[in-house]
Amino acid sequence: NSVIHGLCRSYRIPDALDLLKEMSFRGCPPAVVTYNIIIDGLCKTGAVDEAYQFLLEIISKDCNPTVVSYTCLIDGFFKAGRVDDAKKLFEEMVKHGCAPNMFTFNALIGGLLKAGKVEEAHKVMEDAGKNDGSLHAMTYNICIDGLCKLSKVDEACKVLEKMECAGCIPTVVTYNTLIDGLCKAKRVDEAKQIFQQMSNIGCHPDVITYTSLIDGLNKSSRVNEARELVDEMRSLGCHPNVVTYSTLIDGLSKASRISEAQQLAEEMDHRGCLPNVVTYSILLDGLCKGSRIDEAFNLMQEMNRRGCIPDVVTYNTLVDGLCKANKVNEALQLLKEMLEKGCNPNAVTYTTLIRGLSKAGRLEEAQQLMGEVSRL
RNA sequence: ACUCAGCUAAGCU
Repeated sequence: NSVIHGLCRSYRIPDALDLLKEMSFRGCPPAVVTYNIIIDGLCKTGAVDEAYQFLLEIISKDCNPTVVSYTCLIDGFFKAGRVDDAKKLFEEMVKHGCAPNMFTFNALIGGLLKAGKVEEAHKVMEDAGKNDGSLHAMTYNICIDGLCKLSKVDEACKVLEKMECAGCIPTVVTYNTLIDGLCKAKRVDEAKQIFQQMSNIGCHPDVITYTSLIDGLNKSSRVNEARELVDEMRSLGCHPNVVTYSTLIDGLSKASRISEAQQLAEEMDHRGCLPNVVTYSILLDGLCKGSRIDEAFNLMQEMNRRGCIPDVVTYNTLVDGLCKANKVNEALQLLKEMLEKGCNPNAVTYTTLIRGLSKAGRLEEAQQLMGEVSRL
């Protein structure tokens, strides 16, 4: 089980499945827990239907799926956007006499909110409360995050109040979630108030708190304040990580402060915090948008030299840069390269290319590409 | 008995 678990965690599902088969051959039949590990691994890689087959396999062996089996699958269906399948499975589990637990309720609340079903999510909150007496901070956090991501920040704030009234102590995640929600709603000053509030009551802001605020300040065109915040966090012994640096680099870059962004990238490197694919993509985007395509390609080479693999966003960034520089042919060439390297283009790739072709007056090719996309 | 599942931050059109 441990090995299968490890394989699943490194997304090596095929290897995990091989090992599962080997177990039976070697006279050590998998237990329900083994199947649960596999089900979870499959769900996390988006293979919900395959995961569901294993639920059926458990049943066909006259074993009983546990609450873990069902909850992983419910979560998987929600994450795949299959709300009805998730709900159906929940009903099925109850019908089979398997009682939901807090994990199950959390999956339901998060999933329903992600699907925009606020009322239903609130009902599940109530049910969960009745079921276990009191709710975990994590359950409230999931609810707050879901509401924030639906741009219902005020409702999210009300949930925080409810949580406090119910005697549940908010955690650093609770505050971080709300701060991020407020920042994304361009309400940075209110986010800063929460930041003060949490500090005052002894809940220490962490690197995520700071990073959320930095991003909020960036996106409200307050990059200087964002920079200061990095100094502040350092002085308080909270170390910026690759996400923090990348966030600030993005802010600088989008404010056309490319050289400062580049300096910061070097600084993080010197401090032993390695730039990742996101950091590079941000820098590339800055160069492209500043019409410095050649420098962008040099950086791309450096990125490769340092063993950082470009992903679909990296390619899209360059494709866009090339299109805007009237180099649509080279952009198309990059599309080929992506396909060759096994990096799947997405909707942004095609949108960018189709727009680029159209703007260049190459309408036939644009239409042809549209045709290819709709056949995908 | 042991082994499995749940919350927050950055990039492209």
